[in-house]
Amino acid sequence: MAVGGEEGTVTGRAPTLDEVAREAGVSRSTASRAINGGERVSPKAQAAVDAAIARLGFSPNRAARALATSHTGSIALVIPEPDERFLTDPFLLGVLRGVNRGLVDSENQLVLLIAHEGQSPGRMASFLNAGHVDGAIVASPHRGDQIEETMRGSRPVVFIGRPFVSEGMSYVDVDNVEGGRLATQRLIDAGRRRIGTITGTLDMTAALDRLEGWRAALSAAGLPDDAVEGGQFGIEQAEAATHRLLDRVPDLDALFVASDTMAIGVRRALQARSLSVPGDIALIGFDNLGPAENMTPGLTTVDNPLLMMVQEATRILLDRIRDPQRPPEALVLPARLVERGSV
Amino acid sequence: MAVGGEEGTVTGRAPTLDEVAREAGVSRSTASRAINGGERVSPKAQAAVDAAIARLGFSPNRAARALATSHTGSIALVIPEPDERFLTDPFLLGVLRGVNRGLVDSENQLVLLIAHEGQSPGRMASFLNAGHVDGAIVASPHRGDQIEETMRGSRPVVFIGRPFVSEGMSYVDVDNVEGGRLATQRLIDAGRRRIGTITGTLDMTAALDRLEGWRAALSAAGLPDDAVEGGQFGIEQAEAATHRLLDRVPDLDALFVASDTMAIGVRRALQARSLSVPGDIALIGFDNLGPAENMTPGLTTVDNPLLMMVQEATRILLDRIRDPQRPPEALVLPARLVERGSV
DNA sequence: CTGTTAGCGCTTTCAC
DNA sequence: GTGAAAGCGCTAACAG
Repeated sequence: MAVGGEEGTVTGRAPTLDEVAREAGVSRSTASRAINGGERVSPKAQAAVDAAIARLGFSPNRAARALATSHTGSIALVIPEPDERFLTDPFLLGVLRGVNRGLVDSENQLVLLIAHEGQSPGRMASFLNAGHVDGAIVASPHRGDQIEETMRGSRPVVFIGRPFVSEGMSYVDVDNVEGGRLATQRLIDAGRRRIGTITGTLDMTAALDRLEGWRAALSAAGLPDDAVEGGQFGIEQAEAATHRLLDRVPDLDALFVASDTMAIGVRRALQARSLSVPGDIALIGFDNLGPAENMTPGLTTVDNPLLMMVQEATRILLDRIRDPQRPPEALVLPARLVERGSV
Repeated sequence: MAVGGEEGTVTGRAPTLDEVAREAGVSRSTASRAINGGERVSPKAQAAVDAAIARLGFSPNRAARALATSHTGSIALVIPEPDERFLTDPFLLGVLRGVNRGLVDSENQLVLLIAHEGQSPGRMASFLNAGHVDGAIVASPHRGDQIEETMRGSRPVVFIGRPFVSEGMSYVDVDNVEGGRLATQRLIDAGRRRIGTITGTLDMTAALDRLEGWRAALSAAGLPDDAVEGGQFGIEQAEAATHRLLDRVPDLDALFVASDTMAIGVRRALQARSLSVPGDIALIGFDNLGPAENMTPGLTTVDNPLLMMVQEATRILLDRIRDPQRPPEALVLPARLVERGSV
C-alpha cells in the first residue's frame, strides 16, 4: 500500500517508480512487484522499496497503471434520474454512503455519473463501455433506461433495485412485495377494512412490487383492492393523489404509501380534511431512511435496508471486476416493519 | 494480437486511435489533432477522421491521454465530513447538484472523495497531491482539516464555504454574517426583545459567522446577546440546546437557529414545553434547502444560494485548471430572507 | 528472486 | 498540413 506524501522532498513533481527503484537500489520491476503485493520479492528488497516510497512520498500514477493493466481502478455510480426530485431524496444519500463504505480499503475511486436534463440517454452507457471505469453501480433503474440493454456484455454492472429486464443481470433489492404485504397485513390486523394505497412512479419495479404486495394482502383477506391512486414519487403528487382517492373512496380507513417522503404529502392532505392519524386513517409508509424518523408524530413504515443493499452491491461489483467469470448475482434482502404509532 | 480492426465490427475491445487513423487513411498524429480541436488539419482529413470515429464508435482512452498530457480530466469533490449527520443533510445534495451542473459539457468526470470514519486526515490531501485529479472542490471545510494547509501550492482547489485560513485560497460562500444579521433584525423589527440563538458546529466559519451576525444585530439594537446555546449542527443536539437555553433564559421570545434542519429539533423542544410559534417564540432558520419548505407550519429562514455557490465554485475551478496563473478568487453571495410565517 | 525488454494508447515536438 | 519518432509511468512476460 502506497503511503501518502507527508514525507519526502517537495519537488513539485510527483516522484516516479523509476526514482523509487533507484532510491531503493533495485530495478523498476522489482519495485513494481514490491508495491503490488510483494510476490517474489526478497524481504530485503521489499524493505528497501518501502523505505524509498516513504522517503519520496511516492504514490503510483493511476493513469500509467490503468494504461498498463487496462484496469482504471475506479467504479462509477450511475444516477439515471434526470429529475430534480431524486436528488432531494434521502435515497441518494443512502446510496452514496453505502458505496463509499463498500469502497473503503479497496483503492478504488468513485466516479459519479448523474444524468443531465437534456442529455441523450445512451451517453452514459457509452461512457461506461468506453472503459473509463471498471464497472458500475446503477441506482434505481427506470423502465426505458437504455442502461440495461447497453450494459449487456460490457463491464460488470450491479443494479440497486431490480431492473425491469433482470435475467443475466446482477442486482440487489429489498423484498418490496413482501414489504407491501407486511404493511398492508398490519393494517388489516389493526381492524382496517377499507385500505387504499398511494403508489410511486410505476416505471420502477420498486413501486410496482410494493403495489403488488398491497394487492396480495388484500386479496388474501378478501378485501377490495380498488383504492389505488398515485403514480409518482413526490410530495406534491402524493398530496394530490390522496385528495383524489378520498374523493373517490370516502370511507377509506387506512393507507399504505409507497414512500415516507410521499407520506409527507399524504399527511398534508389528511390534515387539510381534518382527518386524524391513526384515528380516522391509519398510515404506513415505506423506506425508513430519515423522513419517517423526523416526523412528528411518528410514521410506521417498512424498513428499506438501503445501506446494506448498496454495500452488498459494491461487494458483488468488486468481486465481478476481480473475476469476470463469476456469474451474475441477485440478492433480495428481507423487508421489516418498523412501528411508530401511525396505525 | 486481437484479430479484426479493419472493419467497424464490434470486437469487444474498444477501438484505438491507431485504428481510427488507419480507417481514415491518415497518420495517428493527424487523427489526434483532428480530435483535439482540429488545428492544422485539412478539412478533408478532418472529415475523414470524424467519419472514422463515428463508424468505429471511438472514444479516446482517458488513461492514455492522461499519461501523455498529465491532465486527468477529472476533478474531485471532497467531503471532509466523516460524520454521519452530514450525509443526511440536504447540503450535500445541493453540492452534488451544483457540481454536476457546473460540469455539464466540460468533459470532466466527477470523483467523489468522502472521508471515512477512522481515516487519517492527511490521506485525502495526499490523494489530491498525487495528481489523480486536476483539481478539487472542498465542501464545508472544518477547522483542523489538514486540507487547507496541504492544498497550498498544489492542484487548484476551491472551497465551498470560507475556510479558516482563507488568504490565497479560492472559495465561494454566502454572506453568513449578513444572513444572521438579517434574520435577527427581522426578529427585532417584529418587536422581540429577548432573542436567543442556537449555533451550529463552531469549528466551521459558517456557524461562527451566523453567530456574529446575530450578535451584531443585537448589539446595534442595544439588546442582550447572552442567550447562546448549541455547538453542533444536528437535530437532537439542537433540541437539547433549546432546552438548556429555555432553562437558563425563561423569558426568551425569539430564536435564530443556525440551520433549518436544527430548527426541527428546536421545534420539538418548544412543542414539548407547549410553547407556540410564533406566539410565544418567533423562529428563524437558515438554509432554505428543503427542510424549511416541507415543514408545517412554515419556517421563515435565510436563503442559502448553495446551488449557485457550487456552480460558481466549479466555474472558478475549471478556470484555474485551464490557466494555472489565474489568481485565487473569492466570491461571497448575498443572503436573503424568506418569509414563511414563523415570526 | 531479479533485471531486461516490450508495450498499454495517446500527445507532441520536429522535420518535411 | 502531415507523418515519424519519442516518450508519459507503469506492469508483465521472459530469461537469467
